[in-house]
Amino acid sequence: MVLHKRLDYGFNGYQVPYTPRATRSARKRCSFKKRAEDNQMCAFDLLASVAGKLLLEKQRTPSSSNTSTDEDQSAVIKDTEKKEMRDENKQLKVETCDQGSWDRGFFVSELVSRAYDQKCSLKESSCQQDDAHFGFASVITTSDCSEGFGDQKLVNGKTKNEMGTLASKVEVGHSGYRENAECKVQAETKKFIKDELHMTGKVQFGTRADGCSLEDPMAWDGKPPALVSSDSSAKAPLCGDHSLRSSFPTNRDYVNLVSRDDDENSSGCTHPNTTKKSFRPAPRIGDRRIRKILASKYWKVAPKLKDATLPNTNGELKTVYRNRNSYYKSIRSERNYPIKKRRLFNCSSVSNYDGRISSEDICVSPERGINGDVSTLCPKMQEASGASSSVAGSHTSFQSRDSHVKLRIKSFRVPELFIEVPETATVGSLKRRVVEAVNAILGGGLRVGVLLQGKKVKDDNKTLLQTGISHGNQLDALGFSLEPNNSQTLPLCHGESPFMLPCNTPQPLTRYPPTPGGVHQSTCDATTELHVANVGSFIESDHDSAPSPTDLSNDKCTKDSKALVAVPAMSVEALAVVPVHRKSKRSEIVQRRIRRPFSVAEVEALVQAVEKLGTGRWRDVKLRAFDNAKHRTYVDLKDKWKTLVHTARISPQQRRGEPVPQELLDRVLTAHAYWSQQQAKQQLKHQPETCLLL
DNA sequence: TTTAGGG
DNA sequence: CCCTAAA
Repeated sequence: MVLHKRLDYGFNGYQVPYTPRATRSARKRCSFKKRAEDNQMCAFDLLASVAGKLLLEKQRTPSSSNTSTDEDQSAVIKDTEKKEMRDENKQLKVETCDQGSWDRGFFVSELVSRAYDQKCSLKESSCQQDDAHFGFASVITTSDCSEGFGDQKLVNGKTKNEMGTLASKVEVGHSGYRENAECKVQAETKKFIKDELHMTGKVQFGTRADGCSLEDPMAWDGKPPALVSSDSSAKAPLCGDHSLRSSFPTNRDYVNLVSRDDDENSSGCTHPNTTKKSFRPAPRIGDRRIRKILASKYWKVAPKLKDATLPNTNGELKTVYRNRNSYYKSIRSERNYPIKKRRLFNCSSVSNYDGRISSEDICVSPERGINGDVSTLCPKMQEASGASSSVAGSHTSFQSRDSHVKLRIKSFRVPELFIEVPETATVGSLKRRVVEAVNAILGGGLRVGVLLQGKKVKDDNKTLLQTGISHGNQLDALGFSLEPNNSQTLPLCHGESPFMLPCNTPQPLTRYPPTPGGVHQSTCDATTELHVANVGSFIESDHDSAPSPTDLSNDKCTKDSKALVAVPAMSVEALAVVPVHRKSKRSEIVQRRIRRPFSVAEVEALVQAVEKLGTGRWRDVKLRAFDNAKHRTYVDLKDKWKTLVHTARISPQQRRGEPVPQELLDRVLTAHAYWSQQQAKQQLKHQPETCLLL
């Protein structure tokens, strides 16, 4: 809905299946590279552990099993692997207390950084959720930091001990002080804490379950995992904050927000906030930037700002972990960048945000099994959570000893599954194809991506807690994705395109354009989400993940998708069914992006946009006509235009590739000429004073 | 971060 | 498409 406003030129531009766009930064190559490195090791472990848990869970409580999901899951895991899985599990449990161990166990580092971002973004994007709801933040939300700490103490004996000093300091700050007062005091403490955190990495962060759905924000409060004292009182304060905040950002440029944001939120998200979009102070600021801010300014500067702050305290800070509560709290009061807030928001909406990541699909719910508690984080499942208190209680007891994160992966998504199937093929054959494709993926090195709030958690070195994943925490916002190993050239594409382009031009069944690497790949614009029955796994592509080497696609996608069946509206990321050559060698090497020839439809969109906007506003062109095509950067568009102009000038015989209708080429020339002229005029206008308007 | 161009 | 200088 929002999206369209921008694009209202009559021509909507190239429409791709809508997918939340990854943040710009995310798309950047660099991010990708890094990520790749980080992730490699961990994903599998994580997956394994999770799977193991699931298995255990299942075994223990057969009843608990949900519908087919469980089955699927189990299916996924091979018997042979089970054992390992279990072991993993054990480890997890055992280690629970020790965060350090967690880190080792799960290379979740990525999770952390992402976590905040996501949350913030989410929050901003729409959700009204309070900080309280917000997972991390939740801890402090309550007016009293002390409580949070207290809880911590109780809960994490270990942490405390280890962090002894830290804890004590923190406590002091909290005790009795209320926000502002505390802030000051804490300010000092902060640094210390911070350092501590970084160094030891042991400090626990509050992981409250904030996964709560928007609908029932309050429920979560009750839920609070052991760590957090579930105190009703806390809620109220929080709410207040929210309102304040929400009002705050109101001014944002609506349109921009939307367009830009989509990364995170996306259409799916309903914005609970009555106020326009929630705050988005700087629509354009990228995640990266935000993150920086958080990291640097956030921590350090706080004290000063505090007074100035707008009413809205930022949930941002809250996001952080509990241990930091005091710290954060102070920060909060201080006033932060609105931007940050944005990230804070909570998850439930997140699911929406990504068409694909729906809480349902991905959501990981804390396992019920162990304690029999039912706290399911998934929003949908939450209803039960109503009895948060009870749940909380159980958690508490349980957690106090070991805070384990119990996850139930209901499913994985298969991103970009590219399948070529004749239209006459039977459904059964299609299924088989899918299975094959999935198996192919599974067979190859797999990586698991962790998504929090719909975003990928990049830092594998962070602890789950740091990331915001803790038992009882907003696990609902947690998702896992299967990704081809970076090192491999598995043709997995991130589907950038969310919506199917209306197939105006029926085309022959797809063909896999041979890729330079010899791998055939293609991307489907329409991403269809396929549940792989047998495998029971869902591979989810990381949307935000930068273009991975594996990301290949061609413009044919549309057609392909068509061939595929597709569940309209769904996005599939193409998983090449075609046997893929796996090249594991140099994963490190930066790969050149896959060549994705522009389809006629895209050319059309480009031409249309340029006609309207001119040749010097590629960013606008991008936004207008290719906002949904993540893989098309403004530079790409600019380059394409360049080539189009060139193509238009050469004889048809010299042209190569998919023929572009002459009509379009003519328009290209016309538009180019026109805008060149305009540009010239503009220059004249600016240079000599004498030359005024024409 | 965008734009503009060359490679 | 990539890379980069400039803005």
